[in-house]
Formats: sequence, structure tokens, C-alpha cells
Amino acid sequence: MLKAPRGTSDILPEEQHYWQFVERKAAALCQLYGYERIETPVFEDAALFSRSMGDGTDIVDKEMYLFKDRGNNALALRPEGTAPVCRAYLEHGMHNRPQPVKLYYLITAFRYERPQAGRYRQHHQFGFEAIGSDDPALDAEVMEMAWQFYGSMDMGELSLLINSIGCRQCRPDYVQALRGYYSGLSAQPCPDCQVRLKHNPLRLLDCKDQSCQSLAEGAPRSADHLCPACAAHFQAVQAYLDLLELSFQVNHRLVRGLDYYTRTVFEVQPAAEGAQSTLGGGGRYDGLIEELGGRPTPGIGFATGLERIILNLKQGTTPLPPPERPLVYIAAIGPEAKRQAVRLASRLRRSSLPALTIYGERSLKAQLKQVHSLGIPYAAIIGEEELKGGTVLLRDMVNSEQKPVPLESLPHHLRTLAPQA
RNA sequence: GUGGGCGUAGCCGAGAGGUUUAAGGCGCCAGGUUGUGGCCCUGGAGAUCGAGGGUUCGAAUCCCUCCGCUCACCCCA
Repeated sequence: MLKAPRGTSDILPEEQHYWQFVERKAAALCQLYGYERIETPVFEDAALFSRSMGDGTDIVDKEMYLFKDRGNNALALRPEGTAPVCRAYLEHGMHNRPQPVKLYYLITAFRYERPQAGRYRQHHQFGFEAIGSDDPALDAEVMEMAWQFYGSMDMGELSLLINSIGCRQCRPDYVQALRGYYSGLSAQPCPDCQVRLKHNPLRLLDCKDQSCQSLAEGAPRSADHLCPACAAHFQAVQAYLDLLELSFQVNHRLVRGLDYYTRTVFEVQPAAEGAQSTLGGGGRYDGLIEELGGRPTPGIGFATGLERIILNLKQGTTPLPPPERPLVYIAAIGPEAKRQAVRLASRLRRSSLPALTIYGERSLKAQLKQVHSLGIPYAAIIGEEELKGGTVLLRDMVNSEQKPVPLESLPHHLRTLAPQA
């Protein structure tokens, strides 16, 4: 038996209302903040990702879906959304648009990982990017937007964590200080951290190993090693967050897994202790556009995993809109009645009334049973008698009342019964 | 990549070497006389017991390998 590949899943009809709900919330939010939707290809030149996220990051080194097409082009399934958006910004000369350019996306992303709760090989992300401004007010706005997004749904208690990891000027100094601290230590960090010390020192800070925790706590803090410009920026971001009355915690051990981040980084996490999975996160990437071959252009963005949101949604109390069902089922008794039913169903649909009808030959009993289990509120029954009289028997499935209605006036009749959409 | 738990019909789930030609429930289909759902009753379809190999006279049940699911680590959304 063939199955969906590991780490992927089908989103069945009965799940769709969750997805639609979240996607509509996302679109509404973006409209509010002036973001427009962009769609980029599922696959890109592999170099786009290795250049932007950085060799040495786990995503690039061991999690990308890499393949060569028949033309021998090295391609990759997109593991995230920011780099493609930046590529599109450059490719379409969006620096000629009013800055910042605000774009959002709802995409699938691919990473070759061992699946677990809230983590898949193909997953869905909602993200937005504002490219072309380094105003700290924009940083605060992006965080507010993320916060509002979760706030529009019941996600339980959340917390907003922020940090600044500096820029190209000051980060090297900080990394050096960090390395100095760790190599001067008498205690040895965990084996993973010894590797990190060499390749990705920032990651030393968010090691979950018990003994590393205290080492990391005592480590130099990036916020203390910022250049004057970055320090001022970080201060201003916090001031704007206060202005917006967004509560946040500065977390000196918050770093992100991708190399392109500069200055502001942030994550939204469930406040419940023990909860591991970050709901969403983002940050500033002031060097990325340049790295991809453009003029120096600042940018900031945020992305969140839809599966994780839906996971939380299912545990919460957010009322979802009820699933949409057809309004009426046309039941028929006998071949001639069936012909009439087929025609009637067609007529209703052409006048925008959602209708279902019989396939094959089934008893009236079987037909009504189906109407019931599909949750369709009305049945229109056609039998010999109705055929003669040019009527249908309109049955209300909820209160079990039924009355003959002239065939011609059925659409009008149904329209008065239809819940206003 | 590492470690734990698990894999019996679409779903839930009994079953622990031999009356298993594998229970039961949900769901699906059909019937309970002639044109009516939700309750009840009856019947039916649907399983190479995750795959392959081995032990045994005999394996869903024991052993090995692989695959998958799941949780955690790593990492991240």
C-alpha cells in the first residue's frame, strides 16, 4: 500500500475549516498592515538558500531537499520563505516601489528532518517581510503584527522574546568574546557545544543541556557588545514596543538558526513551561539583499508554522465557523423522477444554490439517510405524485415537516430558507 | 543522525504458538412489504494480522532485518 511520504500528510476535508480559518486570519491581518501577497516557486536555485541562510547551518547542511533536474540544474525545495521573497524583490526591481515593500506569503516549506509533534518534512508557513527600511518602529510593528495574529485566535498564554545579535560590524567582536569565554572555562560544555564553539558559536547560548544552561547564563551577552548604532537601534525598538504597549522579555540567549539575521531577533513561544516548540519567529536581515547581489537594503520579517497553530487551535476554545454544507438534496423515486432530479439539481446550481442529488438507484429511505448523515438541511423529494402535479415535496430535515412546492418556485423558496452567506 | 513506545479491515480495538475458515464496536451497503432520515433489529461487503526472512508439525502470536507511525533529543516553523 502506497502512503504519503514520511513527514508529509494529507489535509482531509474535515480538516479544511481549520486551515481556511487560519489563512483568512492571516490575509485579514496583512490587509490591516498593508502587506500584499506574493507567491514564489516551490523550488529555487539551491545556491539561493546556501548563500542566504549560510553554509554551516543545519538547514543548509543536512535538511535541504536537493535535486538536479534533467537540465542538470542544482535545485532545492524551499526550506523557508524569506530568501525567495528577497530574490523576487531583486529580480523585479522592487526597490523602485515605495519603500518599505511589504509582502506576505502562505507557503509549503520542506526540510528533511525526523518528524515529531509540530514538525514535518513538508509544512506550511505564514510569513511576512518588510524590505527597505531599518526604522526600529518597523521592527516593533512587525512584532505587534505577529502578536495580533496569535491574539486573533486562542493560542493560550504566549510570550514575546527579543534580543539583538548585532550587525556585521559588531558581531565578530561579540563572537570573539563568546569564544574567549568558553575556551577560558574550566568546565567542559557538552560534546554538541564543543562542535558549536567551532562552527556556530551563537548556538552555544540556546543549548538545552542542563550543564550548558548555567554556562550559557554566565556567557557574555550580545546586547552588551553592540556597536553604538546597533545599541541605539535596540533601545529604540524596545521604546517602540513600550509605546505600543506590547509586553516582551529581552532574552540574551535568544539566537536564531539562520546566518542572515542581524540586529533584532524575536520569537513567540507558549508561556507554558516545558513547551518546546516555538510558534513563530523572525528578525531583521539587513545584509541579506546585498548578499544576494543587490544594493545594501535592510529588511525584517516573521514566519510561523500553520501546523503548530492548528495544533494549538484544536486544544483551545476558538469558535470556528461551521463547515459549509449543500442546502438541499434532490431525492427521486423511479427513473423518470431521477431525470427530473438531475435537471432540477442543475438548475439550482446554475442559480447559485448548492444542491446534491441521487446517483445510481437507491431507495428513498437510503437517500434520506444520506441526507441526514451529510447534514443537509433540506430534501426535495420527487415521486410519481410530484411528477404529475409539477411539484416537489420539500422536507425540512430538522423539524421533519414537509409540504409540496411548485417546481418552478423551488429556487425562490430555497433562497428564503438559505442561511444568509 | 540518536534514543523510547507502537504497527490486527476506512476508524477504534480483542487476540499472547494449535477449535482463528482472526472477536466486537463505529462507519459503509442492503433489508425489516408497497414513497421518508435520526432509535431499534437482521444480513452483507471489507484484513495477503506493516514488509521480508527464520524457528516450529503448526505463528497475528517467538526470533532477526527492513519500513512506517509516534514521542523526545538535535534543529526549527
